[in-house]
Formats: sequence, C-alpha cells, structure tokens
Amino acid sequence: MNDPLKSVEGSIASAIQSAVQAEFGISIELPVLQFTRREFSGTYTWVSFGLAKTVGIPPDDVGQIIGKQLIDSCQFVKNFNIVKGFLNVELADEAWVNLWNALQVDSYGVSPVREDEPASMVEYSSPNTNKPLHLGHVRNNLLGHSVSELIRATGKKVIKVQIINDRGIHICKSMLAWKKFGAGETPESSGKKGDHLVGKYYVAFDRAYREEMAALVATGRTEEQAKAEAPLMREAQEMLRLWEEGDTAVMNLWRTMNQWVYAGFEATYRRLGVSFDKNYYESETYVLGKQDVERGLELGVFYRKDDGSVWIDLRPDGLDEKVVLRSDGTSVYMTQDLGTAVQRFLDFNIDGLTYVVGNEQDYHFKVLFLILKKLGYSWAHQLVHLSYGMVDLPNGRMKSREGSVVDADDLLSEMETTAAQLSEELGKLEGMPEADKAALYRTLGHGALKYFILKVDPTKRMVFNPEESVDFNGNTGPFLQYTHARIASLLRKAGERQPVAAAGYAWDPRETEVVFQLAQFPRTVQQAADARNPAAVANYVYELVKSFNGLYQNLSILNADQPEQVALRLALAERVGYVVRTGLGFLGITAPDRM
RNA sequence: GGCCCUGUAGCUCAACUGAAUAGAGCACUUGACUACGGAUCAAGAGGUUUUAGGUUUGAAUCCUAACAGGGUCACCA
Repeated sequence: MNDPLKSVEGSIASAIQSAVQAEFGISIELPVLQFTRREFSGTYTWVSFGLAKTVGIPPDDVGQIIGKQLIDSCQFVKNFNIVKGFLNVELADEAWVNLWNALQVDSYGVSPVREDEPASMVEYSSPNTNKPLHLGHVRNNLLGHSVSELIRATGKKVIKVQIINDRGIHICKSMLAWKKFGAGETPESSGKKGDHLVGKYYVAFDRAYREEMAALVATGRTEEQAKAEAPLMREAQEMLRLWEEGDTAVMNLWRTMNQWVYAGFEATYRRLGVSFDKNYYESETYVLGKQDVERGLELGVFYRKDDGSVWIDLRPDGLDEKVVLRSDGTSVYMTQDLGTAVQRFLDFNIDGLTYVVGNEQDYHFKVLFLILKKLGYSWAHQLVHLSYGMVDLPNGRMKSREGSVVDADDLLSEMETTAAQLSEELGKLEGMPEADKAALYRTLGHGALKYFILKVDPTKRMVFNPEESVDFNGNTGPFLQYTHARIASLLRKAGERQPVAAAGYAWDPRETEVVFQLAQFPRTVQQAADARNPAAVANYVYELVKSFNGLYQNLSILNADQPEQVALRLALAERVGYVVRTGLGFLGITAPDRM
C-alpha cells in the first residue's frame, strides 16, 4: 500500500523520538500521533503526559521543549501550539506539497491484484430455496460484495462463493403445497418471479398445516401431538425420504422448482450488483465431512457413543459437547461445514476464508473453527466469521410467519420510485433520454439503500423503518452522488485544465484540509479491508465530501483570483471526484456525472 | 437458568480502538441563491454516553456488579 501520510507521520514521530533522547536522555518507542481535533490549529497531535510523568516535568513544559526542537529538526513542521499538555503540530508547505504529489497517481488508493498469490475467499448470501430474498439478505449481500471489493483493492485476489441451501424439509414443504394446490402454475404461466412463486407455496403450506393442527387440537390432542400427526407434515417428511432415496418424480419436481428459484435469485443479484465465482449446493456438500469425522476419530479428537453417534467434547475449552455425526450415520450441519471448509481449500489456492453470516450463528462458528484447529488444519486460524447484526423493523425482528418481512425486490422497486419522484420534482434532467433517466433512478435509489445499510458498523444490529424509508438528504448516498455530479459538471465547464504548480503555492486552510482528507484514503481502504468493515469507507467518504463542500461553498474555483488557484482547485476537485467515485464503488454504489 | 452480543441527543448512526469542550444526519428554530448545480452551505437548540463502583495523569471505550434489550443453548439449517 502506498500511504502518503506515512512519510510525513514517520518523519515527525522520529523527530520527536530524537528530541526526547537529546533533551531528556531517554529512549522512547516511536510515538503514535493522532489527528488534531478540528477546534485546534494544527494537523498532528502528540500527547506529552506519559513522558511528563516519567521525567517529572509539567506536560506543557515538555511540549514546549519538544515543539521547539521539532521546528528545527523536522522539515515538515512549521509551527506548534500547546493546549493542556497536547502538542499540536502545524505542517509546513513542504509537507503539503509532498502529500499533494502523492495523490496524483492514476489508481490512487487501489493496489493492482497479485494474480500469482493465494486468493481470499468470501462466502455470502447463502439463501434457502423456499422463499425470496428479504432485507436481511440484502445486508448480507451488500456486506459480502463490499468486503470482497475492499480486499481486492488491497491487491488480494478474491473468490466469491455462496452455498445454496437447496435440500431439506423446507423445500419439500413448498413442493408439496405446489403439488396439492398449484394446479400446474409456473413462472411462465403466472408471470411471477420464480422465487416468489415458490415462496407463495411455502406460505400456503404453512397456512394449511396450521389449519390441520387447529383441527387436531379441537379434537382434544395436545399441540405437540397435533404437530406430529398433521397429515401435511407427514407427507412432507415422506417426500424428504423419497428425495433422499432419489425418487425420480420427487427429484424432477425438486429440480424444476429450484431452477425457478435460481432464476429469481439471479435477477435480484443482478439488481443488487452482486455476483459469485462459484456456487456450492448443499445437496452436493451434505455428504462431505464424513471423512473428516473418521479422521477425527482416528486422531482421538472425536469419540463414538454406544448408539453410534459421534461427538466432540469441548467442555475443556469452555464450550459444550457437540454432535458431529448422527447415530444413523448421516450428517448434521456441523459435519457439512467441516467438509465444505476442507473442500474449499482443496478446490482453490486460498489462504483465507471469510464467512458473512448473521451473529445468531456466533456459537456455531466458534465451534466450527475450534474443531478445524483441533483436526490440525494449518489454515484454520485464517478463517473469519464476519458476524453481522440483524436488521430490525421498528417494532422488532422480521418474522416471516407474521408477514412482517421486507422483500428485497419490493424494497429495490420502492427506492427506484422514490428516486424518480424526487428527480422529477427537482427537474434537472431535461433533455435526458428516458432510458438514461430510468437507469439514473436505479443508481440513485439503490445508492440511497446501499449507503443507508453499509454506513452502519456491520457487527451492530440496525433498525430499518420502511415507512420513513431511506432519506435522500443529509448523510446519504444521494448526497455523496450529488457532490460527484457537481464536480463532474464543474470539470465539464472548466474544459482544458492548466498544469498545477504545488511548490510555492499559498495554501488556503480549506484546501489543505481536503488534501489531508484525500491523503487518508489508502489507509482507510486497508483498515476497512482488514476489519471487513465497509462502514469505515462510507464514513470516510462522507467526511471528505463535507470538507470539499465547505470549500466549494466558500471559495470560488473557476473565478478564483489567481490562475494558479483555479488550476489547483480544479485538480483538487478532480481528485475528490475520483476518490468519491472509487470509494462508493467499493460499496457497490455508482457515482453519476449528472443527476 | 448457563454462555455470547448490545445499551451514546426525540429518531437513525459516529467517535482514529484510552485523550482535549462526545460528533453527524433527520426532525425543530434561523440565515445564505443577480449560482462554479440549494439533493447545498452557515448558525441555534438538543447529552450526567442505562446505573453504581473500580483502574488510570486521562474512560463512551478497560475491569466488577446491577438493570434493560437481543441472540444462543437440537442427532434443524
């Protein structure tokens, strides 16, 4: 990574280190500098309390002594001030020229992908095939996609995968209901999107099943008995048994209905702008892992109980006993996940695997990673669970049974409609072809949604209010997009640009503030990728845009007094536009040139 | 009940992982268009960071406890 701040920071830090040595005869570690708070003048701040304590001199005095030394010994330091023990360092013009030059790189902040090195795998989305995607999947997909983009930007090759939960009782429910009540309805015959069609029958099953249970309870049976005896549930279980036997009719129906769902998912993924390099299917992976269980038995990591089931005892690690193979020899969830993890490291040359999975599965992944370590896989410590929080509605959690679910397709459509209405009202798009307008409304509507979701720390749960919907003013996607469009307009108007002479330039504080913001881009990307935290980029771009808008509103660019000011400010605007576009790109958001 | 996570302005979120007077947006009040695009900018009001202790020169941040909310404790996935 090319971090422009590193040389300036490093130079100041080591100058402080030397000054401490020279003045007090003490060797300290290279000090960590922090950014000076906005209300004080200066760019970097060094806290002198620690040293003051060891040498027994008041912090302000220590600051004075070190600050004076810095002016002489460090070319990047122009001046300093001290407020209550905080030494605030003001940067010299040389530092600004240095930073300015570092920004003038074509793919600033983005490292070229090293194709020959091992890749990093990201698993996300991972839907069930019995119902369409909802708001929770949207957060998952946006996070997975964005994290992949960020990792790639650091120069790492990325392989994006999803595992599709295409087998089990849930899909049998949809299949059964379709057979009973469907009258041959298909996506073609009904014009319904395949995933919504299958979801409709999943709901139909649930409704009919409840009616059966209610009838059974009315005849005096307990809730438990009714659940077990309901004919529909028995039929569904029978269907699952036939599926596992490979019954031709059941398999054919299963394939057909899953294909409908995949087509539906594919359409939603395309709208969201996400994609995968490989799909894993549970119908294929659910047998994986049995060999690993055998291996674990040989290693003595697992043990077999009398009924034949296989377990691991994690109580010494503060966890519980966990089953890894059923008594009838079939897999549980853990078995598959063990096998699938192993398989992935065989399938690809990867040195890392990130699971984007909700925090309700924290315990599962803790156990999974621990077992893989105990099985002796060297890569086990390179597994990451990006545990994201649930998306709540204002009155609590989404509950599909109560119908309080925000559907992904509906949500995207609503966002597009809102963007269209707003754009029409503002009426800035005269002369734009209808097709371009429609594309722009998608860009803006989706931008609002994506930014709204990604600006929140992934690990935290968040609240989504469908009524108030997503705002288009303030700290929002369209606000950032607007700034980009305005910069694009500015550059169009400017035409041919003059070369910039940064050396000897008389910097305005508004300009250096933007330069300093821009200089933080590569570091922000690296940190966001390491922490798998797109919100860091979202918040960074917002801060940058606010700084630039302050400049834009208060300083004239095209009509600046001096020609060198015009040239520099235009170049600065261009760099801001580039970073906004690139940063939003990491979030899956497009920055338009006009809106 | 055991374990895990989270409590910050009326609402939605920040806070460089221990620093200065806890910051933004929405909503509310007010000001700025003979314009480089007002989806903007400038200002005001709004907080005992759930509570009580502790560690530290310094705590929203670390420790302990209480309270509140959520998750999880299946031979479901």
